[in-house]
Amino acid sequence: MHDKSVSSVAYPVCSVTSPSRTQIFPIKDYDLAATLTSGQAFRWRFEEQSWIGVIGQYWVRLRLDPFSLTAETSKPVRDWSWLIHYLQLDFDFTQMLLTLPDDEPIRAATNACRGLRLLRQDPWECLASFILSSTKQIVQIQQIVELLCQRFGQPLATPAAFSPAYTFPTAARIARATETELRACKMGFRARYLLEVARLTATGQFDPIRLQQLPVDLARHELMRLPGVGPKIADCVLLFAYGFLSAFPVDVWVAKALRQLYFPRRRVNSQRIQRFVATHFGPNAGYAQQYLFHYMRVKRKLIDPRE
DNA sequence: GCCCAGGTGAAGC
DNA sequence: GCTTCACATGGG
Repeated sequence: MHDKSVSSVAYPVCSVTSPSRTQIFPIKDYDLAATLTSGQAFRWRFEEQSWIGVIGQYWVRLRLDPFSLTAETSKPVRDWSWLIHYLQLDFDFTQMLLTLPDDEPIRAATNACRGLRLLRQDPWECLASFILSSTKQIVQIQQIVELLCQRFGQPLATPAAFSPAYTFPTAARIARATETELRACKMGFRARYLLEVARLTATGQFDPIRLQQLPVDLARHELMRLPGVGPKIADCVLLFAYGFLSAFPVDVWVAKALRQLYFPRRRVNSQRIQRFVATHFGPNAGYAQQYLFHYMRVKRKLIDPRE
């Protein structure tokens, strides 16, 4: 049902054009469905043969064709670099694949979802979303984020016949909300963490922009000082927003993948697992992680087709 | 009812 | 140090 990856010419293309509501990008090995549903971003939905979402201040509709990606916005755009950046269209994907370990689990995982990419999201949105993610299923995270945007985001213009859309709320806006209002978005105990981090961000005590300039370990340390942010959520933000491709978030799925695929019939503690991921997967370990995560979920659906 | 979900923080050894 | 538990909420 979803589009699969396609092949086409290579980048770069010019990102600045005369203002237009649609733009066509040549793409190669890009599985849009896998990328937008693999638990990196939580605001995309498939409708009318296309993917609809919000990136920053833009309502966006994406359609994958055999040789290209067509993007449509609700207002004219001159400079499309924000979309190229978000989708990482200028990333050398082929070169990256060569750096992953040449072992059976990675071969199986990359074959199962060839064309799965890592996005480059807004740090605040990514941080806030993953604070809401703990012990929640992806479907539920999507629901919570949707409610949060409807209630605290800014309405965006959408083309006729499309439902209303909202920006992701700023830290300042969430900081002005009450914990009760946030809990009404069904986020439960996570409301206290989100509110506190929003306040720290709105007052400048935490500066998401500054982290981009830091080495990955310092950036991780800064993130983990925030309430509700441990090693897993910190690594998600490092990987999905800041583009630290060595970050390797280990959640229940990835832990299961590592144990099953690399240590079958052996009892290994989490420290051993940590040592393994730190040394085995190389400079683009985060990509390996995303493939393993998606692979486990796809495999689960084949065996047990729920959801 | 029971178990689990892209975890974290605090309390207990 | 490591292990155990509470924390909201909804789907299967």
